[in-house]
Amino acid sequence: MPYDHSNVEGRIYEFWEKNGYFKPDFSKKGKPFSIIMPPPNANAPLHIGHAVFITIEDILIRFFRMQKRPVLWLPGFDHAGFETWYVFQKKIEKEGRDIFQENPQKIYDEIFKFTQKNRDISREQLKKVGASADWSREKFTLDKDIIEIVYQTFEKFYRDGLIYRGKRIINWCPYHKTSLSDLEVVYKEEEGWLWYIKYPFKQTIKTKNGQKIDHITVATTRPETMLGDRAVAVNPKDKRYKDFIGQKVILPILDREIPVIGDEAVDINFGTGAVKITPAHDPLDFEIAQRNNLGAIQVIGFDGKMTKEAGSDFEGLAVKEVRREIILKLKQLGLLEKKEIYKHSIGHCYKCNSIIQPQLSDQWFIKMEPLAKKAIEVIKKNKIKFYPAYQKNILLNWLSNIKDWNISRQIIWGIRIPVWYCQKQGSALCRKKNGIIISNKKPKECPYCKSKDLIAETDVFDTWFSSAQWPFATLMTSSQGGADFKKFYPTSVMETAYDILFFWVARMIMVDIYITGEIPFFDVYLHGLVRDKDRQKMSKSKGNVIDPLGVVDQYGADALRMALVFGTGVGRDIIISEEKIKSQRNFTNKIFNAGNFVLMNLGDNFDPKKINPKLTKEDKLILDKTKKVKAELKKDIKNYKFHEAAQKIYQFFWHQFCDKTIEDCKKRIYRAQNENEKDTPRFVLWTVLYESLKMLHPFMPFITEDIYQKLPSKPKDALIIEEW
RNA sequence: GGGCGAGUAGCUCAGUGGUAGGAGCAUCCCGUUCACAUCGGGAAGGUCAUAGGUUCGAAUCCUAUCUCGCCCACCA
Repeated sequence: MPYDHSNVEGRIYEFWEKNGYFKPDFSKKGKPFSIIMPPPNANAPLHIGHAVFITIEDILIRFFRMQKRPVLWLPGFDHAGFETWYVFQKKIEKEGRDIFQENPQKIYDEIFKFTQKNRDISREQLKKVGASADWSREKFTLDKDIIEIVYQTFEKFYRDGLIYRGKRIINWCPYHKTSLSDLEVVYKEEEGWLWYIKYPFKQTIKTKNGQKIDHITVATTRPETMLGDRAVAVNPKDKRYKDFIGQKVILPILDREIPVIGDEAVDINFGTGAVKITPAHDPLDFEIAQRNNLGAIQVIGFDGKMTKEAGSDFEGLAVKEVRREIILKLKQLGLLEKKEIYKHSIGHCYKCNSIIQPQLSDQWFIKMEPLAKKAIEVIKKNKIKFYPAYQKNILLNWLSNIKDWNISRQIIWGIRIPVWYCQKQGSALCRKKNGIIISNKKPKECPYCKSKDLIAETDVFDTWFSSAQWPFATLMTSSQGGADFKKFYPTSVMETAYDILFFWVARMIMVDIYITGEIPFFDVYLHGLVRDKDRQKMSKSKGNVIDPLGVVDQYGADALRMALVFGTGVGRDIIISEEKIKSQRNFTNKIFNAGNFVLMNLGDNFDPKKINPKLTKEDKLILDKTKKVKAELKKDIKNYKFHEAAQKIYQFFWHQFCDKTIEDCKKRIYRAQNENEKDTPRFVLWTVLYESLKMLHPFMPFITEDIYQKLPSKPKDALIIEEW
């Protein structure tokens, strides 16, 4: 009879949960083992990637639970700021509504409900995969106590001078109307034009060797930004332009007088070696402008259209149109020298693919360098270990070139930045503080100048700012309060996908060290992305998505889990296919049948302790092999070599125990002349099955527990709390 | 421009100094009263990308090259 997981998995999960086996046992004396679950985004059902982390983390959790250590796996869900905003905006658009026209509070409430619904669905899905997490400690990133911690962190950073508000060039998505962090911009190589534009000198210049020069040529890919030009810059070392520095040119079309300046940042070899400076719409230009006190003119608005500053001819036009117009005018004026085909990379919003507009904007930033410095230190000292090890260098490299992090977002969904602005700024102190008051609730009056004219900051935090605090925030606020933090922080391992190494892992290390004074975790295990058998990323549009819940329904969670770790090296991408899942489903069937057969031959009252076995050479061999495999598995799991462990136990159980030992014992039992002769083979079967169930349990928890429950003389109430 | 990873059986991948290189799937042959056909027994299949080098010994270490994939970067 084939194994039917649908009769087993739900029932077994309920049994575990009902008996409180997922809760950490504080009375255990071993070294605490803890994992903070990477909180799934509460904006969609689970995908196969979630099944991966559940499987890996659950293997660790179940293994260490059996190692007699107090174990905590703390689950949670993420409000996932911008990600959820994106999902919800699309949902609303389908309903024919415009998210920017709706009442903000109403939208917030709607999204909140939406996430809570998704959270409930996702939780049930995680359980279906077998996650033995302590749901009584579940947290949400918008829980009041979590928000309170995020506020405190913000305030501490601000007080310590690590958070500042300032006008900087940020990545602006004109579709979402918000800034994005550097990590949220995807650069794509595109072919465009490099335009060479002549900027006439105010007065013709005579060089030392008597040449008369009436213009300087600049090269640009974005001619429309010339409307916001404040200067033309050349490298002071560039001999060609030596005499031009300090001269004035007339900006074509607008006929504005702008200077030629010298700045070392200009690349002599690019284009003509002379660059137009548009401080409001280019990061490098902004830097140069700051060094040279040039000021900035915003000519492209936050809606992607030209502003009033661009002049009446262009105001209100979209960027593309203006470009055309500008080129046309320059041609008419005879100031377009030439154009060249040019390949360069252009930033796009990682969600909606809109071209990112560099914009000068007032935003909140964190100074990253001091934080990165400490992180680099602990990583270099191997206080945090990485699996696979090469991720360490990737992270160190990123940390040592870090830039300040823009943590404010102009969306409604998220944790509001707890700031009020005094409009009056009626005292020297208030002006010194820029009228910034850190407070969650609206203060009665300005603490600096007693003005009552206060307005609220409407920006919310980048979701990763709160996620960065997740390890200590959850432990400090879980249902056990500070006890969990004391017992389980730093956590044992942070297990997540490698594509959020910078987004999340790096920031946790930096922020958590600063706030708690300790590293947030000892190990970082980064798993790969799930791909189909042609190595393609899974996506809905490609139609190659494997729905983990569908797989669980069809083949069982045990088969899915085993298929995800089988043959997947540490940190490598995970290739999954129906055939692979099927082969593991066959393995569950094998386990089921072997288990049944052994149980049948043992009888209900068999007790290995009452047997005095007369072991044959083969018996000794298999018992010895069992011990050996067990020791190897232990080592493999501790080293995160799940694929090795999975393959070993698969080989051992199927091709040693089933193919050899069971066959051997079967003959001995069937041929036995009396009951006593059955004792030794029964003893061997009982022992190897019992040990195998333990070894298999972290990988395939349901079927192993089900068999264990039927095992005569089982030492414990449940396999999940067995001792390895 | 900088960096990382990979190239091993038809396919997907383990193995990363030591007998004669493994697994799963697929293939071929044989086998169903006797736990399991979601099975059992057996077979076939590899110059370990290429070229040099280190070594008593290299798939494994070093150097170079090629091919694929990925990440980072302010090329105006």
